[in-house]
Amino acid sequence: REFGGLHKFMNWDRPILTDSGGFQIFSLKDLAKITEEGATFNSHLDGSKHFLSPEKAIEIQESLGSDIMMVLDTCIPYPATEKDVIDATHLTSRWAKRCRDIQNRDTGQLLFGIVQGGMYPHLREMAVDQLLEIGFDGYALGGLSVGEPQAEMYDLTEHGAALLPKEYAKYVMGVGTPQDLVECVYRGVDMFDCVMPTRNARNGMLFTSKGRLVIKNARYRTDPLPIDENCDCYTCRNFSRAYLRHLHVSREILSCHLNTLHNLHYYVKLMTDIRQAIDEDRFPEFRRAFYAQQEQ
RNA sequence: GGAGGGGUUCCCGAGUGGCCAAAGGGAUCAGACUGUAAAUCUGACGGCAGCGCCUUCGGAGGUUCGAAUCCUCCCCCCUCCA
Repeated sequence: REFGGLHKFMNWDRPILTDSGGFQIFSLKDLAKITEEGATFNSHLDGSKHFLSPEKAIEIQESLGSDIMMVLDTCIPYPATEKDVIDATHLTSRWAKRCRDIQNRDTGQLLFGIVQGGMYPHLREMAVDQLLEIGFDGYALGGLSVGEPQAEMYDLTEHGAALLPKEYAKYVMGVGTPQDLVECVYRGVDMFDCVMPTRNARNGMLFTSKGRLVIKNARYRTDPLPIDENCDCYTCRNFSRAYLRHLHVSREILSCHLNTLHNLHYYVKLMTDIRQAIDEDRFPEFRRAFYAQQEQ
């Protein structure tokens, strides 16, 4: 807040979505302990103890001034027993209520609820009912792509999206690959967030209109072509695969930047194209063409 | 000329009689990455088609059931003294 919020701090005037920390509790599993009150965990950085409650998660996100805040939830591991899923899902709903109750509606920030329920459709339905009862500005499907088979994730996404009122934004958290985006949009999803374009860029895995390209592979050592001949991003307009491979192999930080730029451009373009295809009422064709383009 | 140290698989570098195809690192090659503990992690890495065999630790001999490891001679490199 003392910086004037995230937008001013990073000079970004477009929408910002902040997560609650629920996923950190999940990924820090051994370092975290969950109680009714909230989650206690040790920092992986310096070992210091921290406590995160639903109220605190909202307070932090309000001070950051994001446009969309997420409720604090408990992301359920895969696989999980039905009893564990029931307990965790109820807890998420109770936490969601606390988040909604303490939220200062005057900030104009939106708050999204998160549907858990593990891999059990009937528990997902229960979670949706509980969240709709509280009432949020948008709804997310959480606890997906945590190790379950792809088909299961698609089924649960389709199932979950169908349960949510169509006037609300539907957001699948943590997804996904380009194919996942196409498939989830096909099943009714509006929003995504994922580390994949940025992390994979840093690790040398680039997305192209024809599929994946691992820039460190020896075959690109002298390749004068851009990453993707159909891409008009800064990286593709200016640099060859050979040079980008050199940067990656040489561990030049510029490699991370150029690759990230490209992958983000790819993702943004993919979603832009998807929106356009939907607007023009030809998304099924777009989806078929997407698969036809993939080389491997 | 004298004294000492050293040459190991692509590179650096452990190993000083059997458990050694030989630690570890690098390089190389390949793979993974899904609400970011991740510029990270995993695997392969002498040859051949298998727990097997073949070739390898500067070179050539030798000792031994068995040597990268011990002995002899030779070649090369480094440091110090003159």
